[in-house]
Amino acid sequence: MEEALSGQLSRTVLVRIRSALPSLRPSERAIAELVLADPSRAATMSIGDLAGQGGTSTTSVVRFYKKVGYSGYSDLRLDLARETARESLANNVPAGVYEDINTSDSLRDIVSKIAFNETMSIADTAQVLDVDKLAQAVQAISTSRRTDIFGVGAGGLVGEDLQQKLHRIGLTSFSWSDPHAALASAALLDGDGVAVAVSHSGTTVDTVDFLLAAKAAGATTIAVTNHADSALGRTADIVLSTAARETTFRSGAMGSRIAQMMVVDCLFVGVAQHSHEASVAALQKTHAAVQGRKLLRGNASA
Amino acid sequence: MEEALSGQLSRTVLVRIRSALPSLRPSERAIAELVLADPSRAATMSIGDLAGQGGTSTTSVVRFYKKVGYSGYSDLRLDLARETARESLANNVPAGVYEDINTSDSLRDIVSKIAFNETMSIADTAQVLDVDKLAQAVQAISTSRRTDIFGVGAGGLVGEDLQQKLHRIGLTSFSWSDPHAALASAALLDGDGVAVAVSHSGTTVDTVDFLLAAKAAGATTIAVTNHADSALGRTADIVLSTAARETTFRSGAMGSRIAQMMVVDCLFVGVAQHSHEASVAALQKTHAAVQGRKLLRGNASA
DNA sequence: GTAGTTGGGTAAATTATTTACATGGGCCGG
DNA sequence: CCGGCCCATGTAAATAATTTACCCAACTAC
Repeated sequence: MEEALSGQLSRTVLVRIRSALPSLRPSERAIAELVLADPSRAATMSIGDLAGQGGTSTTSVVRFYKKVGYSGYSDLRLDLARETARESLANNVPAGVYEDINTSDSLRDIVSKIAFNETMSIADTAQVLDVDKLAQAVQAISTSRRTDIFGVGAGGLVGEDLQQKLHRIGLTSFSWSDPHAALASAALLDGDGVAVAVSHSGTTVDTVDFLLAAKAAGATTIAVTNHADSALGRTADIVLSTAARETTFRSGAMGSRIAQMMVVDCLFVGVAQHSHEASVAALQKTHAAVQGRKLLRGNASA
Repeated sequence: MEEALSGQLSRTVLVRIRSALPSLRPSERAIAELVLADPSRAATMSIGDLAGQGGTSTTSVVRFYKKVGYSGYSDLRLDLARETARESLANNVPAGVYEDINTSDSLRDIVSKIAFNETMSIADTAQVLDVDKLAQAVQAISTSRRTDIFGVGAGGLVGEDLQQKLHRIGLTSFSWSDPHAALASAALLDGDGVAVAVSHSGTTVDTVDFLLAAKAAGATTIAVTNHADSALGRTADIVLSTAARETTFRSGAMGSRIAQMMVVDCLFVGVAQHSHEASVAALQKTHAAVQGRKLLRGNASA
């Protein structure tokens, strides 16, 4: 009978009604049974409708929901809607979304499976992603003078995406798709440079060579891969792990691409935030630096 | 826009609101944003409350929900309750994931928010994606002689991804990033050609021009956009709608890119399956054709 | 039989919703 | 630069929903 029941903590509307049943008057009970019989329909009816269907009056409906513990009809109604929504979701997981896509699937099945697969790839990656490593990567990129990015195939697109993003916030970066150009550029990096390699398997020779060259040149190396213990993962200073559920259908590489993209997004937002803080900090420093001189002048130029 | 939307098919309230956003008047949009900011709270408020909070009038609230496609306020309210119940169940969401990313977020917060945002963008898009339209698009691309793809910025990468994929299953396609080259190529399409444009807003002039040129040349035109009622959407023969949750942080355009990619993946798998079926059918035909001769031999080579 | 109690309803008061209409500001043709 | 027109928005009236106040009938206990 407490107050707290309305709103979020209310998963028990139906339970409450059921347990209140014995203490209800006949006409109130008629309403209760109507509600229990089809809660989702009840949620859409007005007090008047409900009274009509139950062969009773609006007053009895009011008495009913007060006894069940609600202070207003819309509270009951909303909880009813919420509860039924939950239930319909529970047994709504489309069958077979775990399976790989096969030729007998309808387009609807395909959409479900892809959505499920990609969703899970993101969720799993969020889980697996090491925040400390991410922080190191953010730090490295934020403070680097230049960032070289390399990936082949799908990884190349992800790399390009990162490059576009970094460029937009004023950081110097290059995305290479040609192995030779990438190698050449990596070799020219120095201690202030960063190299990022994107590869699902972590076994592509070109990608590993790229990181090795960057490392030899003294740069900080970052790998985005599903397999931290691959050649690529072992080479990199910082490994950002994805956790893609790879479907094999026509090697669409969908899960891995989505997961890589998600990691890149995190990296980008981290860097954007970091450099934002850095510039604020820099501003404060310069501000402090001129502060001592201000007393003498009317206005100091920054 | 009629009846069908209330009740069970209604998990898309927020999606509907989001996609209606551009076509809403300022005061209606204020309401929409209020609702999007905290849907579960909105569900508990009356029209008057909502109007007050949004600094506008009840009339505007009414106009808002009518435009979003509801015939009555309580319909909207119930759907809102249902949808938020569904989401809070789906992945017992950490507090505040609905908010945009801000400078005080830790890296862990950032990862959570991005994961949530992208996950929801995919789920919403899966919901909103019209399977019939998708089927038409699959059919068009599968049977076309050539597919031209165009997008700017993030959309360009998505286009390239589609191109890579189609290429891998042996279909002729081009992904353009230069508007002039795209236009020129589009103008050379004919009735057997398909043009695909990828644009979140659907308002980029170059993108619309590209589709118009393709259409004028007689090709089938497909748009992948968040806003079906945009210039781009109205131009295209087939519109594939995304339903991205756009965060504004540094205009990362993360949600939209992920959603577009998911649509492209569906398109690709559909096409792959379609042509696979076609080849299976062809195999069966040839198989049947030689069947008559088999009786005479011990082993027929296919 | 009468007073008290209980279940239930009618109708009035309140509050929420929808609709009809008015206003005011910006823009276009002259 | 003026008048008219249209769009966006609001005010207020009409309608519909809700909640409350009050009443009646039936049953119970003396």
